[in-house]
Amino acid sequence: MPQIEKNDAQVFDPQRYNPAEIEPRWQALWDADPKLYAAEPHTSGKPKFYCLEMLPYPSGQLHMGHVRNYAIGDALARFMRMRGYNVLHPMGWDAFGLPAENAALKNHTPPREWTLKNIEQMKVQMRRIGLSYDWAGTEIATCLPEYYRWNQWFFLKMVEAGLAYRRSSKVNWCPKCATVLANEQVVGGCCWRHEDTLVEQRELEQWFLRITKYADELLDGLDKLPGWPEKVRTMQRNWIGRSEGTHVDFHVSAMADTPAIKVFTTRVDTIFGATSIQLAPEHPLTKQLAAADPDLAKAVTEMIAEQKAARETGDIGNIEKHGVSTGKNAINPFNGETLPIWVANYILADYGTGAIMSVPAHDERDFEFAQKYGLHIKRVVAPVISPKDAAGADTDDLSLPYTGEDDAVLVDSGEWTGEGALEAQDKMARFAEENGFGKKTTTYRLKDWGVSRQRYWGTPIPMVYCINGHDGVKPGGVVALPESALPVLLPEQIEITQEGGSPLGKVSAFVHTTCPVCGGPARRETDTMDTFVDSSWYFYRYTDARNAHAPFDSEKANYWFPIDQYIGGVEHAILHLIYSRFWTKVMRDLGLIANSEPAERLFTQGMVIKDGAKMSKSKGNVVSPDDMIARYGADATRMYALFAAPPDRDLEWQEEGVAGISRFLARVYRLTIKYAPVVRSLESHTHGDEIAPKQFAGQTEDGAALLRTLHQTIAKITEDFSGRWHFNTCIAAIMILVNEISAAETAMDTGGIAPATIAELFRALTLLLTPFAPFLAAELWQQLGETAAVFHQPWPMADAELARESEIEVPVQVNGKLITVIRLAADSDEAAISAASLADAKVVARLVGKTIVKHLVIKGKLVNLVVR
RNA sequence: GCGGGAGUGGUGAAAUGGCAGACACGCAGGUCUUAGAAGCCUGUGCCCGAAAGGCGUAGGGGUUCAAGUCCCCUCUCCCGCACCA
Repeated sequence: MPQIEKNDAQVFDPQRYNPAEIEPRWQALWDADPKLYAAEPHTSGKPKFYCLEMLPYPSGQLHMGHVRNYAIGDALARFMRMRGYNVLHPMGWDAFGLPAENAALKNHTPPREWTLKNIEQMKVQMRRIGLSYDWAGTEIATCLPEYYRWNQWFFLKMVEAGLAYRRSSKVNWCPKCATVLANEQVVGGCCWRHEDTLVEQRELEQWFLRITKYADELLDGLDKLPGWPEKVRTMQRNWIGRSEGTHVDFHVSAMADTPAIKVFTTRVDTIFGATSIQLAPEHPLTKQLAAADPDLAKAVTEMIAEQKAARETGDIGNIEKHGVSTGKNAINPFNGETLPIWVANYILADYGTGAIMSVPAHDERDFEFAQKYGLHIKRVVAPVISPKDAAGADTDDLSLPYTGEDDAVLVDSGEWTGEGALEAQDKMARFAEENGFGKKTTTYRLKDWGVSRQRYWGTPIPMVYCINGHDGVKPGGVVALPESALPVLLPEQIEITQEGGSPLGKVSAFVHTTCPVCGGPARRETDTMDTFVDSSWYFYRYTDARNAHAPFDSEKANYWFPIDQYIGGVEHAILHLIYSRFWTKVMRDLGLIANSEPAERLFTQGMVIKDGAKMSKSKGNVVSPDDMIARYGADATRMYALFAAPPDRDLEWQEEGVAGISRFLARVYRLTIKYAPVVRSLESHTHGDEIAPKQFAGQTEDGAALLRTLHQTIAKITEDFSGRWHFNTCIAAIMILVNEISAAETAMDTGGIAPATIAELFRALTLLLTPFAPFLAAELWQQLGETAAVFHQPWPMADAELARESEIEVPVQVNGKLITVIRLAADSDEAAISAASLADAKVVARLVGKTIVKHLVIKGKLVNLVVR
């Protein structure tokens, strides 16, 4: 017991760093000043910097991934402010979504109440971390009508522009979410939210956004985004999946009423090698033929069942290829050959046309299939082998399947024989087009974005169905609401049940309305919008978050956009990040903004790992930010998140490391408090650029050395912020500086360091810490006798003169092997370095009996003597 | 299979082609203390040794005066895509 009291006494030792006391004290001051981190108006004329982190879903609990993401963004925002930029650093809440409904089911809490409570909780956590957001000016919650009414407004604009439409189609259905998912939200055949829940296919009437209209621009624009990680750009390229090829029609023999089979191929030049037609099991012709052929019907049913089963076990793609002949034939329009029609399990119904021409000689899959069934394999393309390298030609090129097209020529292809493969692709496509049985085509993997969700907690879609119909609208036809009818409010009193169907459909007061055109009875659309709609444009709202008349003011958006730096997780590479690029292009075409891309630079930070695995509840390796803050303080927690690894790499969370940072901050605190009286006693309270005494006059050796390290540190950190972002080495550099100051304590105590130098050291050190440890920096800045907020101080300037070394160390190698390191005056020329290296005793010993072949003096690096 | 990233001490990690392992964690010894904790000091890649030395960046080859870094081949791990015609 007595020991505990003794420990308590230490906690309240004023000499001792105590974040639990310092941090809440400053936080209370900051919270009381809503303008503290507000950006200046767009008319300020200052250079702007829009620093954005991805907005969180308000789960109610901040996790370490958030802390890391926001620590990176906050360090940058604070640095840019100190560099004199007008910084917009906003935050908000991605507040619609299924978890609120699940919580309602479980706890009988209304989704709105649950969500708003979570927001409050998380905001408390975020404020506790000291993140410099302009809450008062920018905070948004997407579940509030002030926000989602603009989702509805955009939806109406898109309907008007033909970019939103309703159609029936096969859609992805997650049985756990009990709603439809967009293609982007299906991961490996499963739901992105429920990774072990298989997505089913259902035929439903749904609203779609015509993102495919922008497919080319979305793809080509990636080349103009050098500030985005190559990985993200590649993922988007693959997702869009543009493929240029040709449609060719194959007529079915002896079935005059059946439409021709349309085939998509990127290799029309190989068409003389086609030896069969392969249909997907779901192809319309397959269905037609199966209807009259029980054996075929059975085979097709089995194929579909097999695919479903394979998707469940996860090895779709490894299924063995197999197929069944339909007994029907098609005609190759290029040469009149008769080709058997098959149905095969490796033909995808939803890519291209769901039918292919099979060219076994020049396609690996077709080859495998043809071998299995003994189908004819006919070579029609051969590599060009110049006589010169004929001897060395790779025999692989002569074997089949041969899929090359560069330096390849057509053989056995009628009038095209001898053409280069690439030229033939062009000419043969044109030939097909001229003769009316084909057309050059581009296909995309990207499909239109299905945005209807059969859920309650989302934005109501502002459309109604006119029950009786009127001029131009048939009974039950869809009618857009006028803008004046917005917002369509989400009803609040609603019972959430687990029954299927859109929950809004059960709220009769919501459903029953009148048609805005004819005034007759109408039924509201009861689906809500995908929550990715909310996050597709939220960052524009931040620039004018309180605007009640428009989503935002164009002038303000045009000042702030594009986002200078966007920071978030890579998991949104083909969800949020492709939707928001699409939305930006739509808004541009609506005349709302001038930019075509939302963000100039994108940074994707690494994951937070614990014991070698991603932190997750299911693995039980979650470290709570609240615990860390309670034990070590917010400064130590966020600083560790930046110190433990460079921001783009995965970060292993080790609590000992946080303790280490905490000890480091305690050392900084103790030293600064100790010398604060010296600093305060000086007349000139300096502000940023006045800091450096610009000369060494009267400076001691020790003092000069400290200033040298200081200015090298300033230079390093300043440079890193604008380039590499290796905050781990920035913090290491600050540690080196502090270690040196600490080692000079005796000198400082005995007058060996000028008071002005001491003042410069501690002021600059405090400023350097500000982006990483804002609470401690604020405290120390005050202790140093300053009254202005440390965040508004100019960032210290590195003085190259002060940073320059007076002496240099030159490693000397003999035959590339390090022998010794010699010290020389910094201004030594090559001759002096050379002479000194040869004079060194260790080097001389190595040279005995040898001849110097080469004497390399690399200025500023080393000396290497090559001897024999 | 294809695309991207990575592989360096006991651990997290540093190194514009130029002294490998900065900085930190951990560990060991010391100091202070009645004792412990905290703090402070010293040491800490591996091997042998008293020392001098030798070996070291997944493995193998190459370019270079000089390679963790550039080139070629192989292996392992992580992430993404995956029958896309």
